[in-house]
Amino acid sequence: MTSTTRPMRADAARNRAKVLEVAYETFAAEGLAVPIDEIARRAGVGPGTVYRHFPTKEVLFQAVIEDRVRSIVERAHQLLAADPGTALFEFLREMVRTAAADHGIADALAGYGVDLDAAAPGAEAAFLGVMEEMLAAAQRAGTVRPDVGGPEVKALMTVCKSTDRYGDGIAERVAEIIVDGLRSAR
Amino acid sequence: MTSTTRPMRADAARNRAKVLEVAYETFAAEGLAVPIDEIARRAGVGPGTVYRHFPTKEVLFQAVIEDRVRSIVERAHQLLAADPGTALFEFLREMVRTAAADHGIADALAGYGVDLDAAAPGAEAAFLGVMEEMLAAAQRAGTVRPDVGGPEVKALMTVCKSTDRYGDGIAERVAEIIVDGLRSAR
Amino acid sequence: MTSTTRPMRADAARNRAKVLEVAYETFAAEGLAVPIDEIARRAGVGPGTVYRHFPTKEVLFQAVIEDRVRSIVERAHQLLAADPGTALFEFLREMVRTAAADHGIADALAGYGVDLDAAAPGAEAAFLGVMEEMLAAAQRAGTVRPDVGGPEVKALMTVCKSTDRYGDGIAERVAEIIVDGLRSAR
Amino acid sequence: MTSTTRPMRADAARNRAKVLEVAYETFAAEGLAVPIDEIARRAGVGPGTVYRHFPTKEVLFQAVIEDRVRSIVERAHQLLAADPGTALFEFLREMVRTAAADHGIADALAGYGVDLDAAAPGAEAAFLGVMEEMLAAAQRAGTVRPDVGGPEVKALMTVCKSTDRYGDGIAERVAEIIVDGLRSAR
DNA sequence: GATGAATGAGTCTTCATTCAT
DNA sequence: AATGAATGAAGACTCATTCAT
Repeated sequence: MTSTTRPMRADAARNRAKVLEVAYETFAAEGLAVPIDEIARRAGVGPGTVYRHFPTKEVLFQAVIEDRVRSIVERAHQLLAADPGTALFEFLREMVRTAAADHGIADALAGYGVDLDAAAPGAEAAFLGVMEEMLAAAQRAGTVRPDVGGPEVKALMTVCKSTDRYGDGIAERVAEIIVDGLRSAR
Repeated sequence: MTSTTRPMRADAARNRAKVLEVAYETFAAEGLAVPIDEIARRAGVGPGTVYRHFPTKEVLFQAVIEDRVRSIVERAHQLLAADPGTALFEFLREMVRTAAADHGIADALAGYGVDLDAAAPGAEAAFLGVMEEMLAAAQRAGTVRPDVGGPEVKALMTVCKSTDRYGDGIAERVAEIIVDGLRSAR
Repeated sequence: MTSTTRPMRADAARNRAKVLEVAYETFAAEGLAVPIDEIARRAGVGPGTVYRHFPTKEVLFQAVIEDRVRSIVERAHQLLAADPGTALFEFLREMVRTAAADHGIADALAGYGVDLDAAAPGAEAAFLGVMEEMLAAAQRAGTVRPDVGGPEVKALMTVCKSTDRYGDGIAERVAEIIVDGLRSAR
Repeated sequence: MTSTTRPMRADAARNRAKVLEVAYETFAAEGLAVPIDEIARRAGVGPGTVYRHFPTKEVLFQAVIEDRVRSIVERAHQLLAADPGTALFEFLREMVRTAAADHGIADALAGYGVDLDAAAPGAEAAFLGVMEEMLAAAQRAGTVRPDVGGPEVKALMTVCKSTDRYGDGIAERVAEIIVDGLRSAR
């Protein structure tokens, strides 16, 4: 899979990356209703260029999600490797801390008119995958009560995504409440 | 012009109520992107009629929120009157259970492109108001740890909006995790 | 079928008719590439109005064809009623004479990117229908040789559509050549 | 700039020929609306290469027509040399038989949005030229009635473009009807 | 010379809102 | 008051053409 298609020209790759980045920030900050033309403008390219790389607004959106989920999953693997027993807690805390930038995406994920499975099939599975790995590891380590499953944790994740709107320090405290709720009975 | 609030004609009142109801269901089920024409159609009126009662889509949306928040706040007051110590927990459980139907609204509350303060100023204040009453009551009763505040609880509320997607029983377990996290150390 | 749907409002009917007429003239004169906005402008309405009556450019085009074919078929029936033996010849002559206005349509019909069966299913069948009636009548009357069929005549029809570009009188002579070719051996 | 017509590099000439051929087939099969990018793709070159040889879509189209008309005219000259009395009839028959492949072109010749005189001035004159030579020869030989002129024959030519749609054998019979119409009274 | 990425004007279509009936 | 037709400003997307590589 390394090279069935020749590597993209340098300028094209730069543009593609720039568009993806701008789209991420823009969707995150202003929601999915932002016109493609606006994203193009902010990326410093013509609308046609956006369409060359992402033939549909939907596709652009999927690419943004995939990109984002990929990096989240990567981080989860690092945490897991570092300390299986606390990875899940730490992950939850980090999600809370970095949630701000992901808002538009999270809402979109939760929202209507966007089918995540359709938008990024691999992405959701991968995300659920690590999450369950982290959960299982924590339960083996005895740090998380045994009666919770992946779906519960996933649902709790979404809380993290909403905390930054409430002022400094709230996010951390919310994370601790959830972590406490998950903790094995003392 | 003689009276600012001449009582609305009976059929007009009925239309207003019908539109509000349909708008609630529709926004909840399909999000804010649904055209006004579609809401009019489902309500069995012409688009002009929608605009007579709600001069703007934005205004219609605010009305939907206010209506919804009002009934949530009412319910909270009932729970508070019945048992101050458990009202918050019970309220959280109910929110989780009924979240499914409120998705559109919940997203909107959490969402971008909609400024809730602007959309329904009184509504948000009233909501935060009861929530803090419930929290204070619970803390007085010793059922909730003293180091959480209204904002944390509000943030936790938003989790409700995502739980219905994960299958039967998940919602309840999520509610219990949160409740456990909030509970005073035993 | 007279009134499952209530009769269209007078102004709406007028607009619909005006758009159809303008679309006919415009497609005929300038081809299918003309923007809808242009047709709207010439009809003195907004583009939205065109789309209210014809939800797609394709649909507008179909409507134009159907309308045109309907009147052609009507005329054929009149000729047939008046004199079965000469109806076909007369019809051919009239087609030649009025061809100018139909050019764009004829080309479109003959052209690519337009599937007549799809565009106006009933229309083509109706047209072929009368044409074969006229042909059969003429053959019964002995004015047309017996070894030609509907398809040949239909093909010949298209010649008629192309004659107006060659100057005065040409059209008539072309019609006569075809009529002579069709005539029973003398 | 030293020479206005330096001989084209071999690969360039090959590209030019390939593009012209593909453009001919594509326009013929799918009409003028096909994007240049598509033609480039089918010809196995980049769009830039198409533009190097044909600075405009219009120019490419003209080149296609000219190329096509040139070969038609050549064929007519052969027929004329072989038998002046029957050349026109034979030519008509061949046009009918080969019309299928020429549709896009025929439409274009007949069509709107394309001014053939402008598109390929020499081409049309040359075509009319041989046609009138064939006609005159036939009339001198007494095989064609004397009251027809070039324009009538040209108009009749256009029938060719429509015959292939009607099934096997129709084209031949249509050609015979026209030939009979043109024939001197026996 | 060839390539294919970028451009951006132009097209179809939707939908919030206004207004004649 | 209600209706639903009309409006027109956007927005998604296409494609002829130019230009950097």
